[in-house]
Amino acid sequence: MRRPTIADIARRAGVSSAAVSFALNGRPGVSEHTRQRILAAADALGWQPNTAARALSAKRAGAVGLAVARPARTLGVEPFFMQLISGIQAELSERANALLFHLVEDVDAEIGLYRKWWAERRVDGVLVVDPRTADPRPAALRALGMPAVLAGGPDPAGILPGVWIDDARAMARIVAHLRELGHVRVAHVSGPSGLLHTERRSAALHEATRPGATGTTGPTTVTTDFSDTEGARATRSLLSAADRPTAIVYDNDVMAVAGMSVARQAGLAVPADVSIVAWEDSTLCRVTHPTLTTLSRDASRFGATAAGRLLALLDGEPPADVEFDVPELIVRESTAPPPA
Amino acid sequence: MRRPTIADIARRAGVSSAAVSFALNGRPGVSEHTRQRILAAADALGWQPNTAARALSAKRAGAVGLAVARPARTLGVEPFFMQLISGIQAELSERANALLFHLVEDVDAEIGLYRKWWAERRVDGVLVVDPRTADPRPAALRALGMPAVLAGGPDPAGILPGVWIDDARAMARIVAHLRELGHVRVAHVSGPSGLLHTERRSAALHEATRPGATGTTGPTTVTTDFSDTEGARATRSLLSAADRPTAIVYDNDVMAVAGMSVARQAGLAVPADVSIVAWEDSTLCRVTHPTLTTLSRDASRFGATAAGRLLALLDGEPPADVEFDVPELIVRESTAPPPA
DNA sequence: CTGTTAGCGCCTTCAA
DNA sequence: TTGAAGGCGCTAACAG
Repeated sequence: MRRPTIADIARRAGVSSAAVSFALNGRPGVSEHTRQRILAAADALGWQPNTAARALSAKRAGAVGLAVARPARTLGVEPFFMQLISGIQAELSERANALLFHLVEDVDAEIGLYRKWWAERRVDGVLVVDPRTADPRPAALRALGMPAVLAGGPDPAGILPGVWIDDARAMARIVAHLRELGHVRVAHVSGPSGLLHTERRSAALHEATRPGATGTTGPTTVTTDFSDTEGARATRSLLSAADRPTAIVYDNDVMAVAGMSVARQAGLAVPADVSIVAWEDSTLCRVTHPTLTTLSRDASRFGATAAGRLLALLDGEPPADVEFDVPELIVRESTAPPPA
Repeated sequence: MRRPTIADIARRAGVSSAAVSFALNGRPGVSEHTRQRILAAADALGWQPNTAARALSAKRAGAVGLAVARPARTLGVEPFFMQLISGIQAELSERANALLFHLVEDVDAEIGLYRKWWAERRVDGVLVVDPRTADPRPAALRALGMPAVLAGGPDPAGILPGVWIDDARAMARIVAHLRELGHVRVAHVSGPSGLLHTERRSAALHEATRPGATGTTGPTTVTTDFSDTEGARATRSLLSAADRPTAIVYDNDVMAVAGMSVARQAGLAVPADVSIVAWEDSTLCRVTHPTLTTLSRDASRFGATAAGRLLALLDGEPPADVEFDVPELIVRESTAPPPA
């Protein structure tokens, strides 16, 4: 049997197809009585809208895109993205929108994909993640006229509306915890220097620990590519310095674990000799010994909010930024007072 | 400026829109000369097909779906899925297809989503992962008449075509390695009993190590939910038994890491007292001490093949199963001869 | 308040 | 080989 169409419903209910369309979309133009009759007919036939037809007519794909330019390896090892996606989907599903997800090589490929998606009208807009310094994406999206929301920070270019977590205050919270314990020399093993959130964290650490002001010495930031290998290398160089830090803050969990191994190999105990903090709570942080003190963000809610902002934008609402509360610091076993 | 349409190209090239359609789709009906002229015009205008219009007309969405019923937490911690997706996308992109990705609560929700996707004609078919015992999905998909490929095993119901890796022979390979080292008592910390690939592994281990036949004693399999917590619990119970195993095979990396911690806490050295093998190579397996001996699969190629089979199915090719080669065993530091 | 009508952009018959 | 015409299923203008 053929899939029922609006024309079928119209025939069954004895009205025009336009009336059916109105009734189905809950808009004025039909009396309550006929609306009920139409809905009953649609229900009896098991009608479902054909997205292609709706998209063609309404000039709206009913889908949004998410392209991610990170190596699959890095992505898979972090729970952040999956939870982000989970949150995005919860929000999208509620409004009958689908998510097109795509892994890309780099930002250029990402822009190329946006161009393609937009030209084909595959999506109505996109969620942009991992904002960078000198990020070409906002300008490219504006040039395309493609609706977008930046998830992960305010747009420095002021083009795209953003949704973000306050990294600066999160870092301040970590520093406060370490200072309470008595730490003076705090180091930071960060992600690539091109990523905005990483830059913000470094800047915040430098601000919070500037010499004199707070009783801590100026910190050292070592940048990495987020991998365990570079996390280990960075830790090795930090710990072998003359004035080695008594606490190290890592920009993700994998590097924190790798760093902890390096410390142990170097004959240092965690947290007795060196304290460790990971930025991102995950299973990984709880299976290690000692368990890791981490910063915990609600990635799911973050994703839902970003998706919600994008849908609002598509509905014609004015662009607006949303800043989240400062994430929680989960204190576990990897932080303790520094050695005397 | 308006997005160019076929009518625009036709006007520019001075031909009919039908001629343009023929030229663009590389089918007979236009002379080579006009075809070139048309292609040049399309190029000059930067024309791209509108997917909604094409989908409506061709009755084909140009998209396939992937719904995953695993907790986000479990997903995110394993690199397998991201690489799988990466492979799927590479194959789909090549043929101008998009991927709709969706996380669902359970198999029932998954079937509900298939029903919805199919009713809306959102996708042309789906990739089904994590086949289970008494899996309701193949029958549900057949009832819907929805094209699908099962990624992760042959369909026991014989309904869906499948793409899979030979778990039985992979397990045999692990057992061979352990036997060479001299292990006699091998235990298995598996995933949930409902998952087919987990069942296959357990069965293979039991087969390979049945008493007498191979010089090993009958193995013990403990099922878990894949989490680190249950992996730890299972390890604790295995190691505290009177006849404790000298080697343990884990169904993923997280549990192997958790198990290693438990062994250490129990005063056992890895691999001196107990050897450990993880099923899945990931960063996690290389940052631990000792590094983990793992089974390595090519998830990306696996995904690409599955996607390729689905597209072939959509093109009307007959369903066909594809079995992969046995995955490689990467021997690292966590396996050694058992204690004397 | 209702129903008719004409597209949305593409593909594909049919005649010419 | 080409052009005209119609339909895919839905929505949004119109008139009635």
